[in-house]
Amino acid sequence: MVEQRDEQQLSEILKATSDATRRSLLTTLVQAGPTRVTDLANHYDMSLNAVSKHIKVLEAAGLVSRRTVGRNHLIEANLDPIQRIDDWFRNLRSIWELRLEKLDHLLTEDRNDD
Amino acid sequence: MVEQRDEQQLSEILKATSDATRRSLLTTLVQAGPTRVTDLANHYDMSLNAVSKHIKVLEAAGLVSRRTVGRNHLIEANLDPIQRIDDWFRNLRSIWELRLEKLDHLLTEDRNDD
DNA sequence: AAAATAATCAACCAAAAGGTTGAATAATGG
DNA sequence: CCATTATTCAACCTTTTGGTTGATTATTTT
Repeated sequence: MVEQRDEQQLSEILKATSDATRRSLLTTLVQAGPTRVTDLANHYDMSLNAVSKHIKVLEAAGLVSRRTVGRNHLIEANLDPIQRIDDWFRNLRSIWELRLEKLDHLLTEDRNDD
Repeated sequence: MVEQRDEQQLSEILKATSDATRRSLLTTLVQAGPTRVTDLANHYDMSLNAVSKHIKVLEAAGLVSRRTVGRNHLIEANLDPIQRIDDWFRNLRSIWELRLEKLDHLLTEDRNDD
């Protein structure tokens, strides 16, 4: 029953990325490299605490990692988990195409190639 | 300022797919083709109304469409919007790679190839 | 016409999400 | 050592989410 766990993980990744502020944080991190929480927070019209929370959501989803250097927490993007979204989508599309193939066979009444 | 709208749309798509039940609905629809609400609901341990709501979330995100035939509503998957997720990811990755390139130039102090 | 079926609408509820403010903790700088 | 800075923790609040049940609207069947 690993599937259950995978599903849960995928939900977490999708939910984490579904918030515009968090996507924006990811973009900033990807273009700026490891950045302190305070410096990230300065870009937004919300409290440091709110940003800190968003970072924790991203962290739980594995989309960022944290390296603590003294009192500074350096946050770094990690895009690997997004691959899971792509995997899911590819799988979905392959199921779709499989059905269309079968449908095509039925419609053309193509009984010669089995 | 179309970006704002795009962002909102992307959020909606990601949020819609972030729920395991809704992803499962999409999978069913993709493999079974257009399906009635009641038939969809039979697969789940929740009320018809709950499923009906989920379908509306998917519909709002453009991930399913509805064709009403008498009292039956035929729901059909539409995977096109998922491409937006892929676009976002590709963009993110390209920003990432751009930064790594610049970083590489700086580190190798490579002043000969500009 | 009446009964049954398919689906939504509306009101409600509990839990989660996204934000706030006010400590608390930990590291740095004078 | 003391003040400042960086960050999280905790409590709280409002809105959203995911579910329920009961009523309503359409359509079909008998």
